[in-house]
Amino acid sequence: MKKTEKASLAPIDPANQQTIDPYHERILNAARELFKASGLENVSMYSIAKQAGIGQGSLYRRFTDKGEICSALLRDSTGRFLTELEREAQSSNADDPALQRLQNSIEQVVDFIDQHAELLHLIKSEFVGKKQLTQFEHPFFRRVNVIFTELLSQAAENGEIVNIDPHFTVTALLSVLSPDLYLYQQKAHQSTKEDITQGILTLFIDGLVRKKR
Amino acid sequence: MKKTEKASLAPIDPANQQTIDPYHERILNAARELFKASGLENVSMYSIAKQAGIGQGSLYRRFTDKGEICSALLRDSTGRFLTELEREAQSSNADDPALQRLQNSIEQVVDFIDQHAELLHLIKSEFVGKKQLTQFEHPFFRRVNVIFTELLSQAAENGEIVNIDPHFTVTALLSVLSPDLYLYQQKAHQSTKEDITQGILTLFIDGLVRKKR
DNA sequence: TGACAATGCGGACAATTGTCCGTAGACTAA
DNA sequence: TTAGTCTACGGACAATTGTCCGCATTGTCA
Repeated sequence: MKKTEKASLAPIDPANQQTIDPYHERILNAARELFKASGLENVSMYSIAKQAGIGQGSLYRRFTDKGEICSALLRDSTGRFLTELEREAQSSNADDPALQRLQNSIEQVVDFIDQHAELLHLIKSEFVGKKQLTQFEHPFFRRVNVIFTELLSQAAENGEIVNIDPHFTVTALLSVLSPDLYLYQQKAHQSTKEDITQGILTLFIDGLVRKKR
Repeated sequence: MKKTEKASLAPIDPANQQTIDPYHERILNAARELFKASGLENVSMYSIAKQAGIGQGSLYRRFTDKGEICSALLRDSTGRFLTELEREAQSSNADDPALQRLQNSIEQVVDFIDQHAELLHLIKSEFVGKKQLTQFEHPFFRRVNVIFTELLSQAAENGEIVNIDPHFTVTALLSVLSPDLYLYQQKAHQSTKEDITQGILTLFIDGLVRKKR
């Protein structure tokens, strides 16, 4: 068998966390083409392997399901988005009240979901379906969780908000930020991005502000 | 072929909406046995058909997936619960403020989810996975939705709460009442039913009460 | 350079889902 | 009773997922 381009799994370039694996790119390119041609739902793992010109074993060794392929397709923009979100939430505007920064972060996340709702939805479906996990355990939500929890805890310490359990509240917030709900609100109530943002802020910002009766 | 007990699909007893279909019960009994023996996850539709002693076609004609079988297994208790919930929300305690009745209803729903979390979770998974629908479109959530929307709208009319979009808010509330989140809160934060109820009420009752700054 | 170990590719295969259709039995009318 | 129609049963079959293992290729060491 000719194997001039044999993929090697081990070597990792530590500089950018990128595996030097020619198959990796071939798989993602194949997936991109098929997704574009037939839509996310109508593409099977088998056909992706075929399109990439590799065996199924080689495909499954790298991606256990379509969700992971979608994650990889989104990885760059997701990574950039989260890094920027963390930066904004922490360092910059450090003089703003924590609740104000939380509101900004929520708005950013809604923006991101709005842009990638369909892919995120599939990622989530595969993730919870195959891995017996909830969406909250997905790396993306985990990172957002850390950011939100930090901001909400700060807001609580500063007495900006009523007495709550930050962990519960953040999980509830993430639940409301699920792509599921976003797509449903658009479909069922023709809600715009602004409608949805407003609804979330009412519940999780205005609703938590400490007020007197 | 001997067919003394051939199932007939059409005849429906209008009195109790119950199909007179011997296969129906045989399938549910088979499923109950297998579920008990091997756990929800490890039972295939094929094995249920085998256990019931019928062909796969006959099984799929009645239940398109395991979620529907679970729904059927829960149907009686679900039906009773929803009927009671509707009764309480509407007629009785009609003099209570709507927001108070909403709080009661939420507590009831949390109770119900607490009792049936695992089955509900599987029903939901199958429902959203196979049917391209969101959990909000499931009959159970639809009926709860109607109840909650009515109560919230009443509360809004009576000026009990701040200005909100009842449809959005109820969907968000249902999202937070998802079995997913319930199981996750238990697993990740060792939350009790009371913790979770309290968290939800803080967001959706206290947070919406009209107050002045 | 040849022997031997390690890697990982690829496709055969088992398991499962969901569809489809030939056909047995039930029903109806003459 | 018979002929014709209809229902729906059951299992063959196609499609897909995920696993496993024989074997080719690469690397190592003498």
